[in-house]
Amino acid sequence: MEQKYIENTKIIKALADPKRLRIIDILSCGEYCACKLLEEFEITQPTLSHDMKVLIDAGIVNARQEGKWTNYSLNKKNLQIFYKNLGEIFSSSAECICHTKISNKHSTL
Amino acid sequence: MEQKYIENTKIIKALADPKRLRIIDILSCGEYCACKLLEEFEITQPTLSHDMKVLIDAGIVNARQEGKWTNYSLNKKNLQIFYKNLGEIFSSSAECICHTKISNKHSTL
DNA sequence: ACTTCATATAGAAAAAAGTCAATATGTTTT
DNA sequence: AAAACATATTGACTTTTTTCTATATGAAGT
Repeated sequence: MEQKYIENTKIIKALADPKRLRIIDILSCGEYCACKLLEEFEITQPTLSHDMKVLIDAGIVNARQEGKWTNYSLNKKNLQIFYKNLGEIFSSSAECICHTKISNKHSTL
Repeated sequence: MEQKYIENTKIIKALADPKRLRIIDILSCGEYCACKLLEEFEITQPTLSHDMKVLIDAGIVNARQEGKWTNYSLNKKNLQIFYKNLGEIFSSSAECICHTKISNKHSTL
């Protein structure tokens, strides 16, 4: 499997959860500490901490320590690259069988 | 959790697999039968069948029966709506705590 | 009608992900 | 230095996802 799909899938997996998707939506508005994010959900603190780690590991969220607080913000650069990649995957261009093979007809025809 | 996140997450989950992401990339080039798609991967036929079902259930792929063949194509309309939704989630607008709450500062300040 | 071919479904096993309670770490306040 | 606070980590449990083998369905060719 091409690296391209594996790398983008890592980000997609991080987004594949309603909580985390909403966290991204919230962070698109600015930087928030864990305590503020936690107020918005009915989950325990360790669960949020785990979710934030998933987003950070995927490279789409940054953490900034400020004393005892951790402030999270979007990694806008990586998110933008990802969004562009996804757009390219959705539109006809790169990876098409037709580019490398002769036809898209059934093998037996 | 707002419906918006749950619905988009359904599509994101469908895309959260390197195989299926590549299938979308391939289908962006046109309609292909299962047999052609299967040639591109090192998976069994039931696995592909299952993956296609996931994509169809998410509403981003259409299946068209042609005799004994099943031809798959992108549901471009739904994919486009999803892509737009994702763009809105990534950019500051709708769901921001700051819109409904007074401040984004720490609760204790 | 029987066989072949393309795809779907069922069921099982294994791997991955989500979530919590308990606890650790590190910072600030007293 | 002790207590309070914010967040991270650990370990366990549950749920979901992935992928396979075996089998079913349904169309096409002989």
